[in-house]
Amino acid sequence: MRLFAEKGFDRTTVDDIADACGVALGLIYHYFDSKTALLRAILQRYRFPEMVAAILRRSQKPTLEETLTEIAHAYLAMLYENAPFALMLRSEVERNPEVARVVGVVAKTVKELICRYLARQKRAGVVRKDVDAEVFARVFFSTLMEFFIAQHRLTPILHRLPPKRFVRGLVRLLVYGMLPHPSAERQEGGQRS
Amino acid sequence: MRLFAEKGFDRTTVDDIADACGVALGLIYHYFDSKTALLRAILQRYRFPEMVAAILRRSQKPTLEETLTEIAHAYLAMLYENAPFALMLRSEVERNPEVARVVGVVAKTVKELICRYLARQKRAGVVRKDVDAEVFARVFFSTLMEFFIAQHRLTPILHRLPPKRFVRGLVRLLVYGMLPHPSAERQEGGQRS
Amino acid sequence: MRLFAEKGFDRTTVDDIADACGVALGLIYHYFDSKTALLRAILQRYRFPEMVAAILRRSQKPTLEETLTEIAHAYLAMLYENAPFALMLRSEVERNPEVARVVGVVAKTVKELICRYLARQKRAGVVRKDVDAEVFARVFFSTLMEFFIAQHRLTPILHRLPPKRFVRGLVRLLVYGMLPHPSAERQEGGQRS
Amino acid sequence: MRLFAEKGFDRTTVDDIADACGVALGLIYHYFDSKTALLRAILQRYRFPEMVAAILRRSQKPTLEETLTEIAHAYLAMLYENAPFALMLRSEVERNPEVARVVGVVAKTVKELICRYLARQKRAGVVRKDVDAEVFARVFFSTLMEFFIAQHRLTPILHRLPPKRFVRGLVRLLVYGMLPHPSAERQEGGQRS
DNA sequence: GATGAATGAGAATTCATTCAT
DNA sequence: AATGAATGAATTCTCATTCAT
Repeated sequence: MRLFAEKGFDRTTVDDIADACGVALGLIYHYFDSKTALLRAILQRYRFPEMVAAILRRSQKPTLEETLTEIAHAYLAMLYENAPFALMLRSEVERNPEVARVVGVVAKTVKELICRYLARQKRAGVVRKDVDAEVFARVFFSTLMEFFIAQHRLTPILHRLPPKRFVRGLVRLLVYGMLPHPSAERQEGGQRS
Repeated sequence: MRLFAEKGFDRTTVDDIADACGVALGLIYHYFDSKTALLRAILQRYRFPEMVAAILRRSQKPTLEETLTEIAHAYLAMLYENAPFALMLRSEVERNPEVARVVGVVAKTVKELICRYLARQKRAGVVRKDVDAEVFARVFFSTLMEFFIAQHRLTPILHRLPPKRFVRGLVRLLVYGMLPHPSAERQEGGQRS
Repeated sequence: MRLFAEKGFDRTTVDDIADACGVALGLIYHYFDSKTALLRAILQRYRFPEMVAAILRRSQKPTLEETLTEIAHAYLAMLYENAPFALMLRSEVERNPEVARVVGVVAKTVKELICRYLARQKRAGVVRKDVDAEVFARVFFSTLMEFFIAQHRLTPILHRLPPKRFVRGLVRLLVYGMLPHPSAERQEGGQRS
Repeated sequence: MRLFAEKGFDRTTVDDIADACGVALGLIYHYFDSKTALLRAILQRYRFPEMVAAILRRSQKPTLEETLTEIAHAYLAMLYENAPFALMLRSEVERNPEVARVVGVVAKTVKELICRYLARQKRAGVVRKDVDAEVFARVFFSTLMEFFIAQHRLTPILHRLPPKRFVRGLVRLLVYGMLPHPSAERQEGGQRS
């Protein structure tokens, strides 16, 4: 998994894998039918959608801002903890329909959970009725994913942004928008660059 | 470029390229030193950062919402028009430091232009002082890129979202946030799922 | 034996054999030193030359035609009953000197028995003195073997010939030849295509 | 072709072939898609059925015995001249359906030509009406093929028989049979072992 | 006796690159 | 400028054989 993440599926040889495992090349084929089957097995082992669902279920803080902040941090934490796997997913979506499917399923699960959450908040009058839940889900998660990727792939070209600051900025942006807003004004903090 | 985008750099053979160009294999090496040099040449030809800068310079509408909407559509239009190139960039960032550099430069350019624009809007009192411009830049562009990618890579797993709806939802989210907001209320439209 | 016959020695893996036997791979090597030793053991078990000799000893019908018919049917019956083994022999003669030896011994045994039988018939005036016994032995047995092989390997390219008809045709051909012959005329039956 | 004949398809490596051709391994794949495709190409090049048909067309001697003798010698000559190819055919029929098809086509062609020839001879009263032409075709050609194979594969286990003697014995056997026959008696020569 | 994990020497195939023409 | 034959290192996959348990 680490090798696939670091060098990509194609540039990782079965020999590399065997070396990294400290076993002979042939043994890999005793357990897996092919290099692709090995990737498949890794994918099956990591239950990404379940992890994301668990994060969403757990996060039930009093305010919208606190909840989203918690979800964002939990999501980023999960990405960082499984960095090799997450990077591999991203890198292989392009080439591997199987990987694309896994990622697609995660995205769909996340979207549905978020939509349900937002629907509840709308009924409670916390969130404006005209907010597009589906768009929100995509903005929220894809931005976090991109942030994670950028930290690993585009540094040092793009200077590192502290996760805390990024999450805070993202959540405030999505909660209060950019226009002047009464609730937002009370908050301290702010622009840093 | 199209081949690199479709199959990735590694899985595209020089023979594939020669075939697609209708020339003999050897001729490729008359013009380019290596397969990598060919990729380099493609990267140099497409002046992505310049295209993005041009979009930002041109977009000077009266309101914040209108400006962002215009930028978003122009950016997406550029991605769609150069789809093979954009997809290739994404697919090769992972493996190719050279490609990562190109993407990093685009990201940096974009970030700086947006920061300057937002600074002006803050001074004019249109945008709250505490909005994190750098975070905004990342959220805005990475979301649009992700949207573009998803349309090409994750369909039909993830159902297609009309670009117009996505841009509208994104801009309103970033401008008004999700909390009830006086200016947002006046707008019609809204929740769709 | 069946596997060697079906797929050939090279294309049969020791794993295939273990699977077919319902035992673990390693056990094969508990009983046989190598894959080749296994083939050797199979060869030793089947006493092909003895089987052929037994057929020839038993067959003592009054007329030449009846005797040859009986031998032919007994020989074909033995081939059909041990089809996997017979097919394997044929398939491995090419590659395996050991197998070639076995086949060679059968051929020699057969030849000698036939020669002795024909010598007796010549002395009795039943068979013409100028008949070449060695040639006859080869014609007789190689034709029957070819017939057997063709039924298994060249069908449906070559249409199936009923064994009874083939044996009848073969024996009459060898006994009476093709020219008009007083003894042959009395027989009914005959041309079919 | 020679290598396939000597060692069999499986035991001939592409490296062997490249070495024998004095070229680099990779070049083989410049011309042939795979090892199997190479075998296919060889098969297409040798027009075995056509060769056999040509032999049958040419052979039109006055007597049956002379004609068959001529055919037999021409057939054996062709086998000897293309020994590697013929041996390969035999060796690969078992494993390769494609090769089996080629051999099957030859057998069918031969059978049809012989049947037509014998039909004419029957109408002329030269050959008995009850001779089974199809059986004759098989006996005649399969015996010659077996003889050829035995010379190459079963020597020195089986002692070498001179082709002239074998053909003479075979033809006389098929023409006169084994029973005393007026026409046969006039011939000199005869039993030798 | 029995298991199956482990080894490693091949073997087929791919493909970037070179180069004579 | 153009061709495509030629190279050979790299890579995936196979399989007979060994051996600790």
